[in-house]
Amino acid sequence: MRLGDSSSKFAILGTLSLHPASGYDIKQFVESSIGHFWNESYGSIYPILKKLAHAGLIQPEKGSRGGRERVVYAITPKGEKELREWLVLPPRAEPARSEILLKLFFAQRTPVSTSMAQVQEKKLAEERNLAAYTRIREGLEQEHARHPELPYWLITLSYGRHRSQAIVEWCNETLAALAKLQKISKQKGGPK
Amino acid sequence: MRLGDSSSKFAILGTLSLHPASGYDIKQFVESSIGHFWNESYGSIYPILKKLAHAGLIQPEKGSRGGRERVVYAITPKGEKELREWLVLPPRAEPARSEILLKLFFAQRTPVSTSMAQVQEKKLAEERNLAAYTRIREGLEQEHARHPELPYWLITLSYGRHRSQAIVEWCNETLAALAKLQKISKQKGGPK
DNA sequence: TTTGGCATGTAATCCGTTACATGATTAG
DNA sequence: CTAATCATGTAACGGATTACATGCCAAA
Repeated sequence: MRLGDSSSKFAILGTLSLHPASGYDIKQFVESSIGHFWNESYGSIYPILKKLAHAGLIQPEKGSRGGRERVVYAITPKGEKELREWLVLPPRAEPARSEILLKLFFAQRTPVSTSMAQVQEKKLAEERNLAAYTRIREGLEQEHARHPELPYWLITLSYGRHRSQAIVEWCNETLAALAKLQKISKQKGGPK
Repeated sequence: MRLGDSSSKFAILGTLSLHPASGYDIKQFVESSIGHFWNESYGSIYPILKKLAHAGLIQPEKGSRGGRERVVYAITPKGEKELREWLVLPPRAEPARSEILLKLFFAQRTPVSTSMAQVQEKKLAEERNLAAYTRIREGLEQEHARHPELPYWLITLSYGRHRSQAIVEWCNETLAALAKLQKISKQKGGPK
């Protein structure tokens, strides 16, 4: 049973470093707190939990809530150590793969209106993100005002805000550019 | 020999829709033109080329340049059709996975200076990107001033510019926030 | 009683990178 | 001569998603 250095492992370890949790809890937590820059599926969580326990980095707790099947894990000192060692390593850059940009790059062979629809959809998605970030930030600042980790949480949120804001601006610029293209192609192909 | 709907397939098909090319050429092209938002390795390119040829979406050409081993592929009408069909489909959002944000989120258990170094490195990387985008844009506008695809190329470049610019700003903001944290922790833990 | 959320897990599969293997050609 | 670049390909491996399978409990 090998366990590599995948960052999934550390996302799970990091979550358990905040509070003991079951696989299900971890999934919930990831979605609600770091969901805008990270994701985990049950398909990785449960196998990794087993391996982490096997390696002594986490430990299953006894307290079974209610009688419902439920395994809660807590991080061990050894796990904390490995987590800290990983945290200080230089982060690897994520490989860039943007499907919308790939499509736009080759979009000259498709109707301009299709590209505009794609960009418009992207814009809406990013605006939804922006609204969510604002809500989350307000919630955090009220409920965890003095929490020692708050500054770090706000930092990752702010990343999302900057990024989404920039993409919305790009969408607007791009929609204008595409509209221009559309006008030109209509002049040529349209009614004489 | 199955061939799924992975976007790699269409990145390759798209490249061949611009001009016939060998696997080696494709790799070069991807790096130099869409490298800031896409990447392909030889390990996928060559097997996919075989499968695309097998499916009749591309065709190997005869002209062997120089005598050096070299297989140049050209897209077929059938390939063009499949490409166009894919281009107009709604692009899927890329799953978010940012290792640097993951590390920052849990960074409270590490020295502030480490986080600052990580953010500083990120800032430099994005500034290098910005410089590259400017160079590429100037090159494109000079050498391909009237090329019909130019507007689309500029659109993808502009995305990179907006995004990198926003991240640099976030880096500055974050470095300031971290410096503040550092001052506070020094007051508490430092010399009385 | 039935729906939805809680809860865990496995198997199939896909997709892609890395490392390896090989060799020709060309520029210095 | 020799280093770099051109050029193609495979095998091993790893990492992650998806779909599937299962079943309890609480609330409507």
